[in-house]
Amino acid sequence: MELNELQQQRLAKLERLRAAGIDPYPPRAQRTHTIAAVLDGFDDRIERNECVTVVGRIIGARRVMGKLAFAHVEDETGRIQLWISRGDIGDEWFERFRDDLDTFDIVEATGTLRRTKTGEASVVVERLALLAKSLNPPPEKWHGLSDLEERHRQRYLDLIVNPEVRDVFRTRAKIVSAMRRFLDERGFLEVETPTLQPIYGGASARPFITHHNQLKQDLYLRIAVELYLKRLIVGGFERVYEISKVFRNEGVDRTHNPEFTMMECYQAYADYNDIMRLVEEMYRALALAVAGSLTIVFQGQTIDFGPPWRRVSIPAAIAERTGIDILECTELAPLQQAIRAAGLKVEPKPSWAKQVDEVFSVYVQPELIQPTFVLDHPLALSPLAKRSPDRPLLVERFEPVVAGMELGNAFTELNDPLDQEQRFLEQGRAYAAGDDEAQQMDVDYINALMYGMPPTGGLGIGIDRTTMLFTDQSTIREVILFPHLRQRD
RNA sequence: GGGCCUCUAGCUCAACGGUAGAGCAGUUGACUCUUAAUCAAUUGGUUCGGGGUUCGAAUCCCCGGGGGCCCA
Repeated sequence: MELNELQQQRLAKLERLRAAGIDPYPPRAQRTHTIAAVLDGFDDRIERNECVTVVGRIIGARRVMGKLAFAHVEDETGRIQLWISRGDIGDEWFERFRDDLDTFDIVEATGTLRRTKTGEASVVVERLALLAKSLNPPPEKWHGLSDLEERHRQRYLDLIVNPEVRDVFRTRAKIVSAMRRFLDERGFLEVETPTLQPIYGGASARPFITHHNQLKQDLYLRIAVELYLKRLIVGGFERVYEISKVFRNEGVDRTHNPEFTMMECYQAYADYNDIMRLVEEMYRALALAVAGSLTIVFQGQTIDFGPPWRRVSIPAAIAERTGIDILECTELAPLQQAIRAAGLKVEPKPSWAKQVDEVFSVYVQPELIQPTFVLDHPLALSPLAKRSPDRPLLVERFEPVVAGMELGNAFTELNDPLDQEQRFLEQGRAYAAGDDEAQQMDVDYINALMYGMPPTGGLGIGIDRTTMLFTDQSTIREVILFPHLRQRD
């Protein structure tokens, strides 16, 4: 590996320490207190003349004078100042600190406590030890590391220097654990289903393909877990959920990453109306757990998660916004004619259903800021959802939308095996006609339905987008620790 | 997939056809209450890669790569 000048200087320091008999990477630390623990009741600890050993990374500039030096160390719980005086620590270690330790080195410091004349809590260091030498220099003191690409390529450095980034991922963990708690409390069983699937299904997306060498068989990385969870409903589990990575072979943008995390849950003897209430209650619980309030601010807009959420029917909303009644133009050609007549700026799509989706996405969805259930999707876009009893072109489906963003997808599950077979066959025709996101025939899934699946409501929720909302981040990259980036030569 | 913007020292940025610079960090020295420490001195470059135009290219043009934004 080629080292730059700054790295070489640090390496020379490491060699000097080693020559002095100091292991720059010792195997163990001897922490007695986290930094937060030391700061808690700090003045009482001074009174009691307590001696503590703290560990952490040297952050920020070291300020070394002739016989006195200051530095800050940070562990995960907080930051505290080290007061290092030549008199207390001795010449050898004072000079070692001055000459051979650097910002970003990880150290262990033992001493009593004191406040400086400005009142800052400090450890009066009597013994200093190196726990890990840092060979890379820190970014600039004030502007820090701000280049987006560099932040994501070196997320470890981003996390070191940008504390608010750590907070985003703490919040993400809170969201996941609050969601688990919510589902567990309602009797949902957490399960795990295959990531490697011989047939991909449960969503409209292109898969990643991989290969099993021994079996000489291509496999797909899951694009959803839906069909496996519903097999479990057939099997007699009445409430199941899974939180897992799914993989979709599609582009990367503000709201898409090729691998992302989804929570899917299924509830027997429930329909999509029950699931709407479940979603309302779940986001209520998340908001309270994460924000401590039912309202949050996302990108300058106040979002109120208080139930009930608004219900917006796709046909009604399109009619209201554009004047087009899609249930009057139920073929592609008349619909596109109506679009032209209305002067809408939308991309032409190959089917009536996809054209409806396009008009909705462009003209209605962006305006849905407050939590909203978008209802009544076209049947052809929903091959796993049960047909609306009174409107044969539509299904019992909804998407929760907040701040114009689809957070998930839910429906009354199609449990008629014969209808399901016809839907898969229709998907097969769409695939043959060039729709590379169409779903695959899954004979085993139909076989499962043939044993009888109770009426069931199902839901998928995007964890990443939900995290964006609660952390006020405008891109999915900021809520994924290691977002996808192209390789750099 | 298309359009626009962007890539310069470890980091944050200047220089926009005429000697590649600053701040921070680093290095050397001074300094026992600093905290953007201060003071003095100082090192550091394949200007994303390749090609072209030009007396001369970080700068203009072409091709390629990374990243961002917008559109589809």
